[in-house]
Amino acid sequence: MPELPEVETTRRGLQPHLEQRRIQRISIRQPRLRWPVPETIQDHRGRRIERLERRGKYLIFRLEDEDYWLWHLGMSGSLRLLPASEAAARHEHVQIDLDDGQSLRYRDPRRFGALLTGRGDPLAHELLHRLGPEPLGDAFDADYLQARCRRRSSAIKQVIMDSRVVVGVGNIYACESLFLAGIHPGTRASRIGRERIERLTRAIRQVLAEAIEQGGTTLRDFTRSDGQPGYFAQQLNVYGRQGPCPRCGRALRRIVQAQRSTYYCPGCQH
DNA sequence: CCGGACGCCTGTCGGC
DNA sequence: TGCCGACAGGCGTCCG
Repeated sequence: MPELPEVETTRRGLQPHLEQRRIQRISIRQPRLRWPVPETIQDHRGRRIERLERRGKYLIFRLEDEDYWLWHLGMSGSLRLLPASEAAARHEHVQIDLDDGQSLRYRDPRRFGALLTGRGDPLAHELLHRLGPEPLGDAFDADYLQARCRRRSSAIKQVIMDSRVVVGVGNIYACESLFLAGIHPGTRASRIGRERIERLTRAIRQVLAEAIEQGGTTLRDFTRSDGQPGYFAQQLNVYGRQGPCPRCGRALRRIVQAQRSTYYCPGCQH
């Protein structure tokens, strides 16, 4: 489900409700997520949540006293705030009760998500330390992307979805960015010239920024932390669509790349 | 190093 | 109605 805009939307929704709250109770109903939830997470009962941050698609909970949590939503995960007294819904694997009567609920039908603990610098965690730059940060520009594309023979779509190159671009936003940039998703990365790389860099930033403004994309069950859907789905040009291209009217196409669906317009993307 | 395939899970949908 | 395959917003791991 969640790509960078959905994770950032979640972070922004939760932040004012979580920061400075104290963890009163940690209930792990299903510890078997992508990796088992560490049992030692119970040691964090009573601790204060100091900061809620994001790196790529990971949420970072910085706790009082140098411990942290990494929370990844996988394909179908979502985090919501509900009164602690409310009964757990189906697939609600984790519940964190706070000191104000509210509780954080993690629901994840497919269980591809993860909740991990660590101590010290979260950016040094093995899952984070090789990640590429944030697409909305200064380090992600045309010079950088061009350098990373130079020796890559694979399709440009795979390259922009590679978290070592740039974080947060999943299947939806890769398709949408390539449409905006007018680049065919199967183009070998090394064969894309400077001007097109510049267009692609701008397109990725634009698509992600607009999606965040719209509260992310809700296709099926993604909800923001307050239960509302995200509205970017209305602005998708190609992802999940069939029929005429909204720009040129030619029939949109669906192909498979790396076992994932790719949507594009054969008229607008070369 | 790169690239591609696999598997982890559950739910939904379309076709027969 | 039931069954079966395809597909779904991710990504670490394995193998060549």
